[in-house]
Amino acid sequence: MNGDRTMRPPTILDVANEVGVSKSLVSLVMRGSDGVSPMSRKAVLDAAAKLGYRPNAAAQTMVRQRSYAIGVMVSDLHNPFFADVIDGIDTAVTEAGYRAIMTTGNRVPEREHLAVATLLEMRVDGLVLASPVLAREHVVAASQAVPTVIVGKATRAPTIDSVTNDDRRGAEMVVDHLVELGHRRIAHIDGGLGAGAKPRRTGYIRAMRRHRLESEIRSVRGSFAEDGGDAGMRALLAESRLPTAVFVANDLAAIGVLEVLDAEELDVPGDISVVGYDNTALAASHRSGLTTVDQPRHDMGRMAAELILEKISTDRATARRAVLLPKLVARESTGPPRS
Amino acid sequence: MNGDRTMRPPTILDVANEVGVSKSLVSLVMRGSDGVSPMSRKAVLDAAAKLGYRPNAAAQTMVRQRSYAIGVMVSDLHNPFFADVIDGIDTAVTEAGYRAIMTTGNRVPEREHLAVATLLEMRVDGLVLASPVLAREHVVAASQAVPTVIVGKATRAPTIDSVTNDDRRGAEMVVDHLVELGHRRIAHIDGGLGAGAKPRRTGYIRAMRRHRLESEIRSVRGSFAEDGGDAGMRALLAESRLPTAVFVANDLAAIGVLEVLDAEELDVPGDISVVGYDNTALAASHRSGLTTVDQPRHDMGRMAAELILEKISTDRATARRAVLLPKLVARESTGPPRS
DNA sequence: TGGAGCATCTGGAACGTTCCAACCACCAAA
DNA sequence: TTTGGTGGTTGGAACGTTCCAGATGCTCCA
Repeated sequence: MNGDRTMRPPTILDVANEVGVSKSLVSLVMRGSDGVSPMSRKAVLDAAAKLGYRPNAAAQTMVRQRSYAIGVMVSDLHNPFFADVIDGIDTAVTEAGYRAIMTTGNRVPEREHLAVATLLEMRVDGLVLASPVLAREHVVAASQAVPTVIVGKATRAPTIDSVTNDDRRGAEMVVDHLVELGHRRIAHIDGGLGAGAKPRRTGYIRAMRRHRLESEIRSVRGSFAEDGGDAGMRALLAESRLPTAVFVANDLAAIGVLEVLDAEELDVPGDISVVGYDNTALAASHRSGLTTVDQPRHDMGRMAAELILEKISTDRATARRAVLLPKLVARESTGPPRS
Repeated sequence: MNGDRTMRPPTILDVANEVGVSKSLVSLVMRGSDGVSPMSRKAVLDAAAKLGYRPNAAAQTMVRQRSYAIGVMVSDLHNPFFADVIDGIDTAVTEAGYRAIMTTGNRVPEREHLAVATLLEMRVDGLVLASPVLAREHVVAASQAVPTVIVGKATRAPTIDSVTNDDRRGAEMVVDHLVELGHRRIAHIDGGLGAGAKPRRTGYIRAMRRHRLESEIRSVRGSFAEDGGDAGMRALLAESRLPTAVFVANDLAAIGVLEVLDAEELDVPGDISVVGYDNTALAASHRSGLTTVDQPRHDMGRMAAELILEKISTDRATARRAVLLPKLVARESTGPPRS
């Protein structure tokens, strides 16, 4: 144990001198090579522990020409969505003998750029971008330096892998669920220009058609925020015929819808069923009990890690797009319509 | 731009050869030294851009004997509390010319240990631990290698700085607020063994005494989870005299309380006022409209960064404890008692 | 005309590892 | 007794920077 911080951390050479062997032997031991006698191994390990030796990753990165680190740039830590994604990445990466290090840009393009640059300068072996808002050119530039995958957001760039959930299928599941309960007048409040809003809307429309309910299709403009749901619901309430069920673009907006219905003294799901998307903690809370669609967040993270690791080891040139299937989570906000 | 990933990233030497100058000059330019002629500067910068040169942080760390990186170990990304804290850290650290890199341990001591080790091996210049659940000895060991600060959790270790909010004062503010509204029968549902539970309880008791309400003190056992609030509220309901207000250990537990009151058809705040702690998104949501106590999360992060940076540059030996003042946020879950 | 002084640039050592070729004992087989 | 392995160990080069002491060439003044 080295209590005095003014002195430099011990190096492999300090350990070697302590034991009276060469630095090479210490290196061999630290890396767990098996061409070492048990005696030397123990002596080296003891000395290393005594001195508080820690390998210097910077030096290792230099000489090995790789860091065994995967960089993760998280655009927004406030979004609980990423917590599970990161957990999936971290788990998979660790299993493969790599380590994950993260930076964040807080949804500010300039800061995200810096966050990615930091990772690149540290010479990470792979890069995961979690829903970047970063300028496209910078993403492409990064992907030229190191294998890169985007998770949670689709991309058109030909060199970049991506992992997303199947928003369209998720939306179809919602409609199927509602139809099964007996609903026909099912409206949609969309997510405006948000990521994933369009495919969710498309899925809604397709499923309605499939169920021969094209005449009941009713889609109004909303957003991914609480007031988007609020505004959308008010628009629907202003119409002559009320829907018996509403599929809202995401959970947060769905909460906005619930509030409006609360204020209007409409019962959920008695008068109207409500469905969100994303299965956030908000939806899971007993108070909301919101039926929603669960993105396989952990698996998405794991998949991102696997794509990166595979790209590192095989040097695959073509991009891969993983699209994972979401899952409907039925709760108390949906039920059969009053007949 | 270097499109082919099979070749190594360009080094300072490649840039030097391209221009026909020495590596030293390139180094000077990259670091923005002013003893360089404008002509050389431009030539070097152009060549660097053309080749897609990025400084190698590992090499820099080696020779400079410092990384200009601050490591942040986040115990739990699921807790939205940390998003703001990290943002504060990131902002302050960036302003000072450092970069923040993060790892996470997902509340698993073993993984947190690894997360800290990763940072230490990367030779970060300072370490921030966000509510670690890590074994104490490992924290102490880390603090011997590098300046360390714990944020969001108190510590007794003499070498370690910490940043917390003043839980006791926060609790007192809650009682003051309720008393001001006219309440006297104010109960408390505590956070069990959770971090910060004890000082919140103490603050409640002290404030009650200060208001000459010692006879009204009523504190029951709960936890920091939804069912803790649930159980605590049921215990209170089982008693003969209902309180007119309840101060719950945190927001999540307070949501549990709201649910029970909902189920019992008791009006909030008409029949009973409810207060939480932490000002999470849950509390802010219109549906809950929960009066709560806001920890200055961003400032806590900033303070943590400042403590670290100061410790790095001054090599201060003694520990510092920063205790920041929280703020009461009054919402719709509190009001005057029915008289 | 000869420096002094200045602006600009340069070569080499150092940082802490890994990896490779080589070395050393020692033993078994010829 | 030599030869050939084999298990264990070693020294030196290399990785991409920074930093330092010095070199170079110019201008300006005595």
